[in-house]
Amino acid sequence: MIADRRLEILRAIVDDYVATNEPVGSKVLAARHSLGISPATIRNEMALLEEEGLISQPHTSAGRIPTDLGYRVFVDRISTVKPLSAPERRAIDHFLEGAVDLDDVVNRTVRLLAQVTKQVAIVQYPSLSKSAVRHIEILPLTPMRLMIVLITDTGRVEQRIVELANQMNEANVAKLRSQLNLLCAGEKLNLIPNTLKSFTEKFEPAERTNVTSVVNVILEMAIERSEEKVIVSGTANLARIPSDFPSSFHPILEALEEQVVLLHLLGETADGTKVKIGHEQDNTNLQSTSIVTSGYGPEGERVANLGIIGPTRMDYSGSMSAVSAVARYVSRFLEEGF
Amino acid sequence: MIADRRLEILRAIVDDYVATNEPVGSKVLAARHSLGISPATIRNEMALLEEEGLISQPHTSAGRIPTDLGYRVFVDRISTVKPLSAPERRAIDHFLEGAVDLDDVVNRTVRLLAQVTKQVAIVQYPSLSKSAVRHIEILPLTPMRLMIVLITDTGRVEQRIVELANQMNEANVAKLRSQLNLLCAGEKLNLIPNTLKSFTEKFEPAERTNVTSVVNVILEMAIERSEEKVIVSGTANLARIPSDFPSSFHPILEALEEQVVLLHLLGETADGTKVKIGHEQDNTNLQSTSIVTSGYGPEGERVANLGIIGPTRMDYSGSMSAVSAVARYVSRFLEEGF
DNA sequence: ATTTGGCACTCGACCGAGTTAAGTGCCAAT
DNA sequence: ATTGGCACTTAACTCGGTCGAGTGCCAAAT
Repeated sequence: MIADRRLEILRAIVDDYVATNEPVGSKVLAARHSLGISPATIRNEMALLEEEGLISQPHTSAGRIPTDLGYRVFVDRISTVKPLSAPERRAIDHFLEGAVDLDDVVNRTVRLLAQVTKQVAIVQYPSLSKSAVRHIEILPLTPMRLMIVLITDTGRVEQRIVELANQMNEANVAKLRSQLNLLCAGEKLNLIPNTLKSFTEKFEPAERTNVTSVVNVILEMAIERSEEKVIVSGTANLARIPSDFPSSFHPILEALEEQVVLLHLLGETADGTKVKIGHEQDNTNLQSTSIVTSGYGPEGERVANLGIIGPTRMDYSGSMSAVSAVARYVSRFLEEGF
Repeated sequence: MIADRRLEILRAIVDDYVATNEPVGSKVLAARHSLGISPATIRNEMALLEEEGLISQPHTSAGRIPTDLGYRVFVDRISTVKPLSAPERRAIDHFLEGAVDLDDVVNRTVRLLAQVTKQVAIVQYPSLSKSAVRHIEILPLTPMRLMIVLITDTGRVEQRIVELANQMNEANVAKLRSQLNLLCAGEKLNLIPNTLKSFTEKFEPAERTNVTSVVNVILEMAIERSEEKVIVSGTANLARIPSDFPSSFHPILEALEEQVVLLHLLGETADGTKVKIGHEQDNTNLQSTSIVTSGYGPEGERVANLGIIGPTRMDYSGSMSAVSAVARYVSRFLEEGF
């Protein structure tokens, strides 16, 4: 079938362009990739590919480069899973050995991902709203001051200090603690507001002010602050090949510093590895980049995303393999607990 | 006195060069700054400044630019404290309002600093080893698993999970908790190993295995992990003016991702605002940059550093004012508690 | 009906010469 | 000591010309 050969040529163009960062012409294409076909024929096919909008020429007398759409077709229909190299494999298999807490896990992950893919890596902390309460701890610091610690089943720990209106003794603190835990333990965080709706009503008016303060803080931690957290590593990789971003990459660095932008980039948490290419993504600062993401977390209910971002001219096969391998490994690790 | 006039010229050169990013010649110098002096005289003085190594010319027919040494003299002898602008003042006076925990404080600080100075900001977390234990909490997660939470007087919270060899009931946990707190509360972290040296000996052999595990984890948190933590913001500012770093800034971005490098940059924690200019600092990747730092924390015992890093060609007066104002404000805030 | 070699054409990249303008250093005059 | 004048240096810019990679198209070959 004819389309097959055309796709084969597209693949060759993408491969070559990714490797050399230079527009690729019909002659070198015929030379480097042994398709049994002459430059002239390739030229004809290229004209068609260009009509379809998959490739374009920077100027009349230059070779072709893939368009965003071209990469899209490449990713969807052509690219094969590139097996990871042995050292990569090995790195991924061991990078979490001896991790001590969630911070540690996330940090190691983002660094590994940046190192393996040679791109900028982004990892989202397991989203608060999808995880469940493991334990709520209340520590009296002074008689008028409590520290509230919220521990989730994904290992995330949040703490907050609350000032009381009236003194509160140890016994009352203990009572409050056990009651709160009875109600909340195992509960998903986004359901907590509901769970605690009428909690304060059970208390004597005398105690109620204090209890309300505490509950409010817990609600804050559960909802308001379910603002997700994201960390980034490997920004230096952006500048590795200056020609990747001919127009200064100030805007890109800027975008990478905005949590909101990053969260939007990572998108909805879901299974599988996804790719967003150039203009498919609406942040104007990032339209010269592509993003490869994957959800991670326990099987069936992914709690967060991770991924990489690089120039549209990137090694999609390699990046996708790496991202999905790392996601798989982290998921397994989180499931087993520390 | 003659030296005075020469310094005045140096100041003019620095000011102009910082503003325009172009080598400055005798003519424009005479025109822009109204020193009552002719270009020819300026040329003579410039020849002397060059002999002293304070300025240099990129090539024979170009104007002069300050050398690292020139900036040094400028900072030490010439620059005056530049008062902050009203909006800057206002931003600094309010940026910590409503901060909820240490993370929040540090994050807001680093962002503010980056925004005010238009440079890359670096903030070190209050160093663990210099802070003291406020409370140690032990939570049983399961009968065989405890979570240890260490809270310091700087508001930092570290948690770690420990697996036990034998079961441990609530009562024993409570006993262990109160004994540990009795010993450790108020103790500086670096003294903890000493404090706990013979702690385990008081326990029955039956309990000792578990207690030892717990103590080991606490020691780990106190020492081994007194690895300092640093966060960075505003890297995008590096790329704001591309010509600031003519040779790619890949190496700079790389250096900024290394915690070790950053810690080394910030240097010893001490009072006052310090400046390191270009080659005065030994990391070869960063010799085209200058660093302005200041200690912060309670009066008399600074617990950490913060600062900014930018091109040697930076507004030293402004940066120094901003850095020290922010340091002062954060110190006050930490002292008052949240 | 494809494929291919040949060929005229396009256009950026590269090169070298010439010009310009900014800036210097030095010297003689003030 | 300061200054104006002047010859000199040199990067930056401009230009015309050449080169080469690459294309599109057409006529011949399979």
